[in-house]
Amino acid sequence: MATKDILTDRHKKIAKLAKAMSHPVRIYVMELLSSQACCYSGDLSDELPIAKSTLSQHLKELKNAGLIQGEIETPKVKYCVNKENWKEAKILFNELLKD
Amino acid sequence: MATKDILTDRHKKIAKLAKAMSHPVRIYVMELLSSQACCYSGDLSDELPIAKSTLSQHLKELKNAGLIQGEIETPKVKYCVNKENWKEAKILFNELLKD
DNA sequence: AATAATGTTCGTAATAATACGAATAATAAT
DNA sequence: ATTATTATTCGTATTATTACGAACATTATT
Repeated sequence: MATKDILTDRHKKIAKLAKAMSHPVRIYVMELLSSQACCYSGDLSDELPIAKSTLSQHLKELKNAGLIQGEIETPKVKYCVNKENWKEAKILFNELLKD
Repeated sequence: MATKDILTDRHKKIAKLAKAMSHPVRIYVMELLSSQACCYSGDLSDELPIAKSTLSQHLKELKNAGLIQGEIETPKVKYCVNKENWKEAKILFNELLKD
């Protein structure tokens, strides 16, 4: 057993992104938001077979991971991808998955 | 709230792969195995700051997700990437992360 | 037959993730 | 002021994850 610094911030960052994407609902959301434009929480709620409160939790996790951002358009909330971080995720995963 | 089939097997498959990669130790292992060749459990254990039993659990998870495979070379165990599934992971993530 | 080398499995504890409905907050419409 | 709309947060229960050391299994070596 060795020192802790063999696990770099980079490893941790990728793991954190992977964790944010480790649920089918969150994959669905990211796929939707990255392919198209933004969408409202309510639209997602109509489509997905989970309670609204559960959806909120999933959106919160994606927000905490920096992958999406919510904009209030009272009384709705419009969610969009965080383009900068999504781009970084691309780069990190492309490196990991290269060849 | 809608039917369940909006969440496809594809969403579930990607989520499962992401989950397998949702820990820094497992990112480290995949990075090592995908870049180079195979390696022995003991070598990883020497490098990583976790108990051997914990490492075994992580390797088991990667195995269950189909990302690696273990080959017994008594008394050691040699781990390699499962090239086919790793390739599929690449494709799925590239699609998700495209552009 | 004992001992050594290498990993996994078992038992267990602590923490995190997932899900739900009820309660709350904020604003708009009546 | 009340009611309606939309979404989040709270409280809670269930299950999963992560981690460790001890015990076990397997094969080589003495």
